Amino acid sequence: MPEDVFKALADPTRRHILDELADRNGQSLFEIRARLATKHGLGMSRQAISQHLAVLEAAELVRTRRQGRYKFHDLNTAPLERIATRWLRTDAAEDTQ
Amino acid sequence: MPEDVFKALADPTRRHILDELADRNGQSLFEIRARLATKHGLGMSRQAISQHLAVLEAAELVRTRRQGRYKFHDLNTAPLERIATRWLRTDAAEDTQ
DNA sequence: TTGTCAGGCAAGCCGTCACTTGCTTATTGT
DNA sequence: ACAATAAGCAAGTGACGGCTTGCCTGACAA
Repeated sequence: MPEDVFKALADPTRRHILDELADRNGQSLFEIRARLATKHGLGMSRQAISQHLAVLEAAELVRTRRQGRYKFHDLNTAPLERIATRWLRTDAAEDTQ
Repeated sequence: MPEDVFKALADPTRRHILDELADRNGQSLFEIRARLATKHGLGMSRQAISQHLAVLEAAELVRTRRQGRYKFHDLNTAPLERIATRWLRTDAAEDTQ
């Protein structure tokens, strides 16, 4: 259910993960963890990032594909296109009773 | 610092408030409370909605104008236009937190 | 003035969330 | 087979967020 998109975007760490995947798609968990540490100064545990990725995957913002013992994560921007346009219908906003 | 936009959008009640303001702009606190109760079945206290409006105002998603003892709330969609396009572009405009 | 109405301030309760720690599973290399 | 690597599962903790309750301020009307 794509109402979790807002909840998924609420955390700054998850937004940084999306930034990293937007920069380079198809990263594994350890790659994301390494890049978050070096480029964003976020020294978090592996499980922390794993849980963040689970939230992003539940919100369908990240798609995963398994390959052996690796699990690669791909950014999916489809849910993002809907959320902003929800309130951007500013045509009849000046309707006072 | 309108990176609180994501946090403001995380709550479903606040999204309903934005829906109401998108439908009819310039409502007061009691008007919003009445419409949330009737149209969304949300029977919340006045302070609850007041705190939600404070969060929305801090995120600059809602602008307010005082008029006597009334305080009218107007929807401001400017912060919304940035959040989706953050990941819809190829190059990363990464900063913020 | 007094009473009522719209809104604000502050403390507290309670659930959710982010993160950790520990253990387990599955895949690959030697 | 064994060890190392990539990831998953689960319980526990600390903090933050949403909502309530109670009291207070300011604005209008009789």
